[in-house]
Amino acid sequence: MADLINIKFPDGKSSKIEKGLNGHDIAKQISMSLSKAAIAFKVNGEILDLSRTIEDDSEIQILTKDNSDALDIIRHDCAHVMAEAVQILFPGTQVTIGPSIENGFYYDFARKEPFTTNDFKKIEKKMVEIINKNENFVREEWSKEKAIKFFTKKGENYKVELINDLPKNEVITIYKQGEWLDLCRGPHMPSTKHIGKSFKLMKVAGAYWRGDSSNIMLTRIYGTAWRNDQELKDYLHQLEEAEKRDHRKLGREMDLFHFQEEAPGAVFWHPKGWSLFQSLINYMRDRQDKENYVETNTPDMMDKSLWEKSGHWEKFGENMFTTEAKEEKIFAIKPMNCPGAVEIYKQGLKSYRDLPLRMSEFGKVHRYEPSGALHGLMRVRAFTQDDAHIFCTEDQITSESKKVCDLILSIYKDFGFNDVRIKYSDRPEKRVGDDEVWDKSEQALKDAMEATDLEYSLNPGEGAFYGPKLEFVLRDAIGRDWQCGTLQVDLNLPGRLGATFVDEDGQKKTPVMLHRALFGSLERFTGILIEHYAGHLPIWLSPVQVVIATITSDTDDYGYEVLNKMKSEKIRVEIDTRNEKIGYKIREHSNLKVPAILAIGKKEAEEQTVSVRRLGSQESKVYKLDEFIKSLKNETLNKN
RNA sequence: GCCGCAGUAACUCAGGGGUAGAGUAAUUCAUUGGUAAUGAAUAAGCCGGCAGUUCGAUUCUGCCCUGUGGCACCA
Repeated sequence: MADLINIKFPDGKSSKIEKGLNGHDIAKQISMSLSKAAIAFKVNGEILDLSRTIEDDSEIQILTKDNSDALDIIRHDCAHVMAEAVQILFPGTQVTIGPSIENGFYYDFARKEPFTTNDFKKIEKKMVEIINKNENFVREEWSKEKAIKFFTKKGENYKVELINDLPKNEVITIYKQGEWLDLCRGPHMPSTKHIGKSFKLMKVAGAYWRGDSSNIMLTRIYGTAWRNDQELKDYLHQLEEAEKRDHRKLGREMDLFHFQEEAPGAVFWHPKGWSLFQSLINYMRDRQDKENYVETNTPDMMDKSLWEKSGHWEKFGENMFTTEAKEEKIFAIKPMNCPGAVEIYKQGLKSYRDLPLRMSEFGKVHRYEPSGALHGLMRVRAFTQDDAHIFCTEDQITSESKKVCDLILSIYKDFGFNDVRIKYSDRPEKRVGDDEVWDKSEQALKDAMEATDLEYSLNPGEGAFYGPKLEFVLRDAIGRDWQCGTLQVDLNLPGRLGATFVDEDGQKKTPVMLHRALFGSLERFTGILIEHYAGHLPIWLSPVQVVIATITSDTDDYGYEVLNKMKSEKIRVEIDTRNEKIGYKIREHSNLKVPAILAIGKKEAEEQTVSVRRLGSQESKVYKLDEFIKSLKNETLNKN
């Protein structure tokens, strides 16, 4: 009689089975339909091919396409099939790596001629052929020597390199589908037909071998794959919706800003965009005032020597703009505001009684970003930070950090960002400052972070050389993550630039400096807001809050009366007296995302009312003019 | 910076070795109207820049610029 082992299922039931059965067998014992639907199984938390056998007591879960883990496997299988298709169609192409990723998969190929999207149809067709052949995914274990020999002979130099880097006695696993095979850790589904046809190749891109820019560039093909056609369709639809929110498109349509060739990576803010930008600054200024910040402003250009002293030149000199006047001095355009802040701090003797000193600056900085990195407002070469530097004692780091965290979350809430997470980075290998102070700063940030009750992740060793940091990542209305705020402890710069304070004991000491930005880059934050709101800015941010649309020219006078009254109440209002029908005006201003359109005709003029149509609503409501102004002002003050 | 793709009217885009096309917007005229497009007419372009091939280049080739999708980078 064969040995029996215990297996336990997720529902808590357990049973005894013969030792050495594989996933297929186990699924079959449960039901035929399950065995047909099974694509893999989870053994003690690890996902394995159904062909793997169970030798010991285990917790087991049979996976079907309905499980959340399934997509990963489908996509990984799809990557293999794509690689086979490519190698059939384009002999001589070498394969490298091809993982599943969020929403899909990719495979990196080495080929003299890069692929183009014109090749996609052919490749997709071949993939369908392979899937229809329903080849089994067969797992084999090879010795390292065998694998190296095989792939060397095949001319797959990248695979050989990968295998060479594996530990000496590592068992190499190979997955075969028909004639084609790949070095792969698995797991895979039983056969190619399980992949189905709900996949699509999306784009080609260059990608460095092993992600290192000093290596050769490979051609990457991205694809997406789903359980069924509906999921694929939904995903493609979601992409289209995201495209409609693109801040570059909306920025043009709403007449907010533009870019042009002469100033790559620098924004031309149009009146409406600048209004939005200023609203954000005013808002932040107001919030910071309440937290006892003082606002400063520092020079845009300072002698190179200051940047050498601060250490920026050595580290980032390559990415700084410089300029020369007729004298010999070289001026650097500031890439950061902090050295300027320290220089202000240094004016006059500071006492411990002056600390913490919270100095803010809406500083415009310039950084020579690599050309390929530029992207609308999201990545520019000239941007404005809502920066602040908090000079404090070591003992104040914790309380100040907590205050920053509270402020940041409260501010994000006002924009409807309720899903925020934190990334915490602690000391890197190369660093300045005593370990004792690092201990203190790291603990301070950690305490502050934990007090927020937010989800956080740790990035060990990823801190700046001068101190640990927190980064705040917010999730927008369609689930995309944006890193915005940052809080960094700086144990370096104040000392480097000679900032001191006189402590209680009469001794001169070096203060600690906290760098913090909440929006981060105003430009980028504006872009994020445009996409987050899909252009439908809340009324307190909207550049034009109200448009008055007259129905006939007879009512222009009353229209202007309304306009002036609203203007005197500081409402951002425009009037449209053009010779157009009211439907046309409604449509146009709706497309421009104006939050409130007031239609004004004879009736309104007679009764001193306005007929208000709010953006997104099909209906209009009639208000007494004064009442409407009052409610509007009220709404503008309430940010949510 | 690297790989791919793109650049034609204000915008969105079609075209293609031989005088440049559409829709929307603009301008003018008529129309004064009640909540997502009133009608007609007119005007509008160094076809991103510089070279080359050609009798002739917006079209083909090369280089550059800018944008774009990725990769790398992001104090």
